Amino acid sequence: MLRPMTLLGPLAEGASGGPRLSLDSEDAHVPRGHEKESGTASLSPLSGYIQAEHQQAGLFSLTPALEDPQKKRRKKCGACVPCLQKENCGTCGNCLNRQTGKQICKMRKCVQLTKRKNDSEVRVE
DNA sequence: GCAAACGTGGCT
DNA sequence: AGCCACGTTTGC
Repeated sequence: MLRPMTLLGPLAEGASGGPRLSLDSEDAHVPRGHEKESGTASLSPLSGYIQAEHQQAGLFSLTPALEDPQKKRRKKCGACVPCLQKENCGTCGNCLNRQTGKQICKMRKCVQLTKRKNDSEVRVE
């Protein structure tokens, strides 16, 4: 089903007042602490069970965002060129697969989010 | 509760 | 390396 707001999108963006560049490296020191485990943590009925198991095991909590700020999802800076785009191109793969891919238009993808979280942490000593 | 979008794994 | 699919998080 197509929505009539495909080319409209949220006009709010980060231009509401004055987007500040938070180019801190606070999220550059997270060594991807996520394992695949047994691969069963992705099933619907088992996910809750697995998580409960892990909680009891002290592996992680149900709310990682509250426990580990570093795991918190990043947001668009609102100041880069892509962030300033207020309309989807409607032709990129993300736009075409938005229903399934659940990804923002490539033309609107924040440059900071485009980079990997450990972009400056790939080197291993 | 829903829609949008981020994060990551898998595939090519 | 890039794209796709899915899960999950986040804001309204």
